[in-house]
Amino acid sequence: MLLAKSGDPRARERWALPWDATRGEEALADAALRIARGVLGTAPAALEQIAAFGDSRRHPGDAELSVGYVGLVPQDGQLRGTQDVAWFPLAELPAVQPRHREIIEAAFEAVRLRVDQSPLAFRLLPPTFTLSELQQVYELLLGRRLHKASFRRALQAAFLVEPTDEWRSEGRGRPAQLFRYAPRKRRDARRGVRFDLLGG
Amino acid sequence: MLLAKSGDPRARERWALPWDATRGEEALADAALRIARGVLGTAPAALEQIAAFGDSRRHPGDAELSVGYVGLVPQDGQLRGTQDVAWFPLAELPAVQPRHREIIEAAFEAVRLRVDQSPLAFRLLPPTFTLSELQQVYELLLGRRLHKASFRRALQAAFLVEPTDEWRSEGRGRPAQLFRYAPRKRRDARRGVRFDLLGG
DNA sequence: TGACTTTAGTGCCGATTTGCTACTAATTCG
DNA sequence: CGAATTAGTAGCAAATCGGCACTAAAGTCA
Repeated sequence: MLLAKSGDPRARERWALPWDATRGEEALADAALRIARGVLGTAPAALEQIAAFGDSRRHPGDAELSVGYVGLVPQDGQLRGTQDVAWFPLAELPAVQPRHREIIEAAFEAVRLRVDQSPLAFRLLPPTFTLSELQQVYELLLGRRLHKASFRRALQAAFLVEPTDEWRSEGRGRPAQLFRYAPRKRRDARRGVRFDLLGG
Repeated sequence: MLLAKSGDPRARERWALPWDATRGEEALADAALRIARGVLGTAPAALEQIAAFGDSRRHPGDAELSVGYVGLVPQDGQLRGTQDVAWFPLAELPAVQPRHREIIEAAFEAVRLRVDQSPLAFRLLPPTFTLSELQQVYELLLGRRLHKASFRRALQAAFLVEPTDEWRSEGRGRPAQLFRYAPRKRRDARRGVRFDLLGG
């Protein structure tokens, strides 16, 4: 999780989500991209809206209404040195404003929900990748382990990737074939109802 | 879909989504509930945020930023006669502002996505209901037919409803047993990855 | 009254999907 | 060379799914 030093020196919490107001007629997505570029130095691999947060009981910073966006980047690469921003492991998140805490939690929930609606995982990978890398990204985004054989079977049935004729040898072990994201068909995908993930 | 006569007489589109600005420190959800109550005369059975819409290329009415909410009500009952609001069948929606059109489309998508994350369907039913009624609500919200036996099997496996000892005779045909929403366990629910509904 | 219709609910079967173990394949390390 | 390591697959048992067909209980109508 990328956080920035809070701009307001009176704030008790030193760290906060990077944020800014929209400028003029700027669209929300454009503002989110501008803010992300400002802290990353480059555009994120994915950028999606989470929701609007406007509960006045929580400290809104300066804003009455906040619209949260999640960005994803492949790794914690170099940041703009000029800014006071830093990556934090999930287990060591510092205290942030209540509203920012709420946005962060909603962000992780949104990612887990959208992983299989939108090709988030593929945007985090280079144009060609091994199936093990793809599976690792899915496991990271979903927060749980997946079974190798089932993962590959489902992937093959969905016609999402196609093999290249290149192989990559990553240190020890058998070299892995490189694949590329090339969605072909569109399976029907309409199954019955999933009562089992009904929560809240 | 419930629409209201556009407040702005200069607008080309006569109909629009019911809307209002937030008042003072009012939370977004409270404002949505207030607006819904205003047009319905009563609170909707469900009310969930869709997203924030702030693309300046679309005509925003008066607002720079709109936060959309979907409300669901069991049937198109009586409305407040004092307001210029009316129900429209989906196939006969009149022209609305571009942003409102976008919100409407996102609303249906959001409902379809959240039907099996949140007990939307049960909120649309009275405390006791037949399984056929429940299935009809699901079919309405999902926009597709479901298989009776599979529906009931999945429902039973999820421990979501419990039978009452009452039966209802609805005109002709065998009387149906009444059930009540009483979620018991929480199944693991962690399946593999669903590549097949990856779109966009 | 008794056949027919209508709706509710269940049994069962074949096809598919899933989770899992165990295997084979290809490479590096020592 | 053999052990270790990673990639990829075969195959199996259990669960799930969609569909058909059946039974059950009511009303309808001659």
